Amino acid sequence: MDDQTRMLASMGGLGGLSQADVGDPDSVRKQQDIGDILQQIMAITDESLDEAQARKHALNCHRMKPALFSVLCEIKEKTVLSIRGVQEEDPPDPQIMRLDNMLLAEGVSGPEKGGGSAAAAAAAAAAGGSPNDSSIEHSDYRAKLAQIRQIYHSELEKYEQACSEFTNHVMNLLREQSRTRPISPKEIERMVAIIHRKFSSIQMQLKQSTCEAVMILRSRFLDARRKRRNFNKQATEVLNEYFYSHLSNPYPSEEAKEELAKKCGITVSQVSNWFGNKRIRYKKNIGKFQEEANLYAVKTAVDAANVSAQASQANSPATPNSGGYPAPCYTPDGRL
DNA sequence: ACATATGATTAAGA
DNA sequence: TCTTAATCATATGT
Repeated sequence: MDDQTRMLASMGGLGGLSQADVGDPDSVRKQQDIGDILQQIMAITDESLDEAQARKHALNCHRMKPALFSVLCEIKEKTVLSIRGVQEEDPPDPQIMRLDNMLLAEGVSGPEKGGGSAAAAAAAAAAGGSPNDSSIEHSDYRAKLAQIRQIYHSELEKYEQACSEFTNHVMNLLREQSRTRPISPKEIERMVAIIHRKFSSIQMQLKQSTCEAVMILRSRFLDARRKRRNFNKQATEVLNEYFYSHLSNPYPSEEAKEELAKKCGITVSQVSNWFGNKRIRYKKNIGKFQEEANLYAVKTAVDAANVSAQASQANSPATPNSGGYPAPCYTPDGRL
């Protein structure tokens, strides 16, 4: 209402009519006519609701109404545009573009299941490793991702629906109001743009949190520490055998590592990890490993004895060379 | 539930 | 680049 009264006041003698008309007695009549209409419009708020309603209707049907309305729109257009300037165009937000790209890359916002699972399968293949394990892990991963994706889509749909509903509502409201106050199509457009901006900022939050969820999911599944599996018994046995039979220098060469890896069904770097852990842990607490050391010393001794076909003799183990690491204190009867 | 074992990661150093 | 040492996060045993 504020705009309206201000505008009406500023109009003064009605800019809609050209100066040439002023002298014309007919135009004078028109002027009075319009002045009368404006008076009625300005007074409308002072009337009771019913009266105002009736008055509005009457004014709406007035023959001058369309002309007056378009003039008012024109004036309002000018004032509003001059007040707000021209800061219409908003650049595509780099932030939201980043989020969009990431969601697309993760297969959250992209095409349906087909593409996503294919990408996941490709990722699984690229990651390598034992097929049993990783396929299980990845199906789990895929399931969680699908969950995120589903939530994302349903939320997005909700937002979009709410946005269009709200936009419709506002547009209807404006259209309704445009019957009694000057509202130009441009204004409606601008309003719609504003609403869309607001809603897209909400959407951005959704995208942001979805991205976070995906990141967390990724870190959960990609961090190998989280899906730690112990090596099987036979593998640890092989590793321990090597370790304790090379106690003085438990640093397998690249080739040795490769062979151990093959024997144990693990990767070379896993062998390296194992030896790294084993060395440091053995060194840190030799006492704790004494029993194990003896056990493997016996084992290798027995093996050696078997291989050399000297089974008849009592075990006389070839105590492993003791260098940097103290040798286990082995007792012939196998006790500690 | 808790402690211990264990595979993986990381920073720092040689 | 490989190792050590510390640390993380899970697995396993009690």
